[in-house]
Amino acid sequence: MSETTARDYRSTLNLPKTEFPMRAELPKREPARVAWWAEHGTYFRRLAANRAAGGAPFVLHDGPPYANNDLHMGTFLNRVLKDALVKIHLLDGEYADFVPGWDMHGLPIERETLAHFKLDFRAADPIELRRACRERALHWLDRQREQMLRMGTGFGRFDDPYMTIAPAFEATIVETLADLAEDDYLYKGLRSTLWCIYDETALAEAEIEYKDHTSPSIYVRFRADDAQRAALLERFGLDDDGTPLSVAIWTTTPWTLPANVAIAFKPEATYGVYRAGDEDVIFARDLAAPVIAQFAVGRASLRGEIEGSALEGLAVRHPFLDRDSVLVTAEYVELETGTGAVHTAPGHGEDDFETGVRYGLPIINPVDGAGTFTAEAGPYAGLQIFAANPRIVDDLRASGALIAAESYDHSYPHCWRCKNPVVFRATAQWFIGMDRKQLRERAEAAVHDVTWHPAWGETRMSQMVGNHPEWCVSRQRVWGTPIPAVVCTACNESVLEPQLARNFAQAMRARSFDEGNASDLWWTEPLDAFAPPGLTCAKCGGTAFDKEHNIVDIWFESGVTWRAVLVERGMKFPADAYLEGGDQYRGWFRSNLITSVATRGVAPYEQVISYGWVVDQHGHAMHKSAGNYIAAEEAIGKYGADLLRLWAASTDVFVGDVRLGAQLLDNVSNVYRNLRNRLRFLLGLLNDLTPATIVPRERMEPLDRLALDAVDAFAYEVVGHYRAFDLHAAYLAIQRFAEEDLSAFYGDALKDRLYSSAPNAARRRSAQSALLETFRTLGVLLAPILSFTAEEAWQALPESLRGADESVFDLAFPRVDAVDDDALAAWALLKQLRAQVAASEGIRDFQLDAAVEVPAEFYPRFLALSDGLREALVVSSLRGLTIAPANDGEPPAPTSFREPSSSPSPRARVELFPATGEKCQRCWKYLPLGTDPEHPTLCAPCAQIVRELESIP
RNA sequence: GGGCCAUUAGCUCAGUUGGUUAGAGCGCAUGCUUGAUAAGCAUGAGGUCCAUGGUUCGAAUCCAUGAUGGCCCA
Repeated sequence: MSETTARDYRSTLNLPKTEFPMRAELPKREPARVAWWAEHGTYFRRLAANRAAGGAPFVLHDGPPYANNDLHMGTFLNRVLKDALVKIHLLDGEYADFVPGWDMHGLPIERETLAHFKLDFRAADPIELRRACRERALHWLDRQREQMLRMGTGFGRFDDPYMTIAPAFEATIVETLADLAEDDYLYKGLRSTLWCIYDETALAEAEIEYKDHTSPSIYVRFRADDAQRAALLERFGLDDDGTPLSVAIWTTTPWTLPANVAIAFKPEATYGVYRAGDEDVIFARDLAAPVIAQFAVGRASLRGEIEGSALEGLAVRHPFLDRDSVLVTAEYVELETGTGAVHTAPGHGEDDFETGVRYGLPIINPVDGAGTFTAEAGPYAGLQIFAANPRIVDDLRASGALIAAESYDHSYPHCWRCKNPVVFRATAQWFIGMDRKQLRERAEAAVHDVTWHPAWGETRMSQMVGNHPEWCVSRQRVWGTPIPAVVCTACNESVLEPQLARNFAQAMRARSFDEGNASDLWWTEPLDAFAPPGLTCAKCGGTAFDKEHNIVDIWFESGVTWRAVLVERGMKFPADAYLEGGDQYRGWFRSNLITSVATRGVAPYEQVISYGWVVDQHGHAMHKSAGNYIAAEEAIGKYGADLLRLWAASTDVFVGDVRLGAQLLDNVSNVYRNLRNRLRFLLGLLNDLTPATIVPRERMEPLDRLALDAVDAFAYEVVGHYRAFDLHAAYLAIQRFAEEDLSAFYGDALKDRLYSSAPNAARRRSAQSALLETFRTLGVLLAPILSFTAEEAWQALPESLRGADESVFDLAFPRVDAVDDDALAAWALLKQLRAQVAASEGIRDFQLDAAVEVPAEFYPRFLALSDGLREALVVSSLRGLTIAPANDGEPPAPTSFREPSSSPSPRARVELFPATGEKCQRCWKYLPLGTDPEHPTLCAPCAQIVRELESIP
């Protein structure tokens, strides 16, 4: 060949061409896609199409986020998982009607509103404050909705979400209360409740945070008077020599001493009378050493011992109030700290309260809602309880009752919003009785009818229901739905009259959303507007009542979403799925279960899916204060929603914690770039295909049909993972297919045919047709995860090839009923043979010729591949295809797509030879050149093609 | 302190009912390609499977205890 006559044939090739850019620039491009989906009504069109086609309903019921802040990465994960689940069922042809919702009442919003408008809730007019709270809640709803849409998670009725402040929702809450009251689940009782003296409200367990707190730690003498001393010593079998005797107690809450009525002993523990200096003191033997160390004299001798149970029924004197403190027993007493003799104030502790009830002790509650001592506290009346602590300690010291005092660091309950320490305080509250009508047992039974993912959710939920105490549903605030109870003016008896509640609910339903808070009616209307005629007090027969002004716990409000949304909107009930973070076992999963079992007898969900907590790169919890917190909006602005969506699929979110950090996102972004380039490659190869030139599958080249069998198996596997909602398994399968099958094998094999054939050659159109199918499959399988990129790629496909499918979400998951195992085995074997060629040292690909030997069962299929076999191996020519000698002792060839054998079948092998021809300057294969004198550097087929191309004007 | 969960290569994860030299992707190193080119392909290095003890012919896998981290509860 002469260099002077060499010409560049590059322009005669069909090289990839596409507008789909290699660089994603996700943060810049994604907002336009969000707008496009909204303008085109993509979700609603598909929803309608699925319904018209008879698709089965699928209901993922949305657990409402709380409308009081910007979204964090935990919420991002929540929305993306829900969105993926909805899209999976939508693409699978189901009527996946998704109604998002918001939790909009409650203390956090009330607090945020007070802070925002600089109001004092004690001074604020309830109606005005509620109007302001509504404004703030709607403000945050709008922000959160915008952020959710930006995440690409807008496939749902975001224009008509459910809101707990909507009139019909509030009515549903009240109606559910009425049902519960009617069935005797709801009652008002005195209860030792967690109480925040700063917010002046009872708190639910869910509103409590445990934090380290420094408390005073004091050891106190409860002295016996003469008669009490004699009785005590008699139990110990000791003589009374007149030495003063006391019981030593330990407490970290001196302010609860005014409410002390008893001292509790562990019944089976041993207690001793110890002589310390010139006094006798009783405490637990097991704690003797640390207790004795508290005494000024520093040592003590044991005079006598007795079991705790033997002390029951005796008494000692209160250290500063004129009453006795009786000695009782309780199993919960521990012998690890203190004295083993536990100060008991039923008004200020849950255990204490139970003990008080058990022994019929007075329940003294000398503290008002703001934490100020009442007259009942004697000398401390008017003092704030925490401020009184040092006063009480000083007084005890002065009166000689104090043994020792120091500081004590421990974990202590705090209010979740104002972060202040909370107290226990006995107050009158409304409860749902977990033990009424065997509600607890029925709820536990319902747990076992539900499918839990992961499976251990069943155990966790079962325990959660089994151990849960009575549910306190009343709150003393204004931003919420009123509990429409009334109190008899004559005898002070409270009652929630179902008919009255229903009348109130009916009045709320008559209001429109735009009229404002429908439940304002409880404040603005006279009681007569709701009270049924002839309402009389069941206790005293009185007929005059006042309204109570408690509101309902927000966990109760979100606890009836199943009714306010699914039932009210005529959707499927129970829902197919609830999907939330693992913290909701105690929250929304449980509250919905209880209200649903109580009023409908069934769990409100068929399946519950929970996922792990988002933690930082190193596995530690994220906190704004720790500096490892990532805001969703910020992360999306930096990486793009799709990259974060891919992150959500790249990790197993359902079992353990979910790590998120910069290094991890770099890792994911590499995977993203790979996937994006596979799509770009396909688009480039498809650019000149038209509907008229598409080759139907049955007329494709055998290699292309085989490739589509592999695509089918790929789709079958991924759709299976999606139906099981295993996003991570789908991610792994997609990644592997795109890498191993598409990029490293099939795409490589087709380059020769696609680039160097005549544009309209049947074999080239066959390959493109197979690639179009591959692209559609890959696109639709990526869509639930990489929604933005899948849509962008779909829009980059020539319009004629998109056909009626305007959006990638108009496509359907491939319907593959069965996988062709024989075809897959052949495909796997072909890949192995190609890998042998690719791994050959030094010379490679077209510089090689090959001879192939395969087991007899593969021979017919390989023979039928004809030139496709040479293409698959990417060699210049195939010198032979022969049957390998039988060898029954060897394992069979792989038969499953999922488990391609990593080592070549021992009965198949490829033998390589240096190619004999010369390198064609157009197709690069090594073949005889120069058959066409005008094109001396080309092989015969290339010369023919070039002639044809040049004959076209 | 209690319940539940997690712990396999630098990172994210596979490892079915315990069974030969523990796998994949990304990253890293080396090479090829320059007609997927701010791409693509190949090869390679890299692991006391959290620790200790036990069951077993044999344990990443089963059991016990502990460590670390997480959620929930007290």
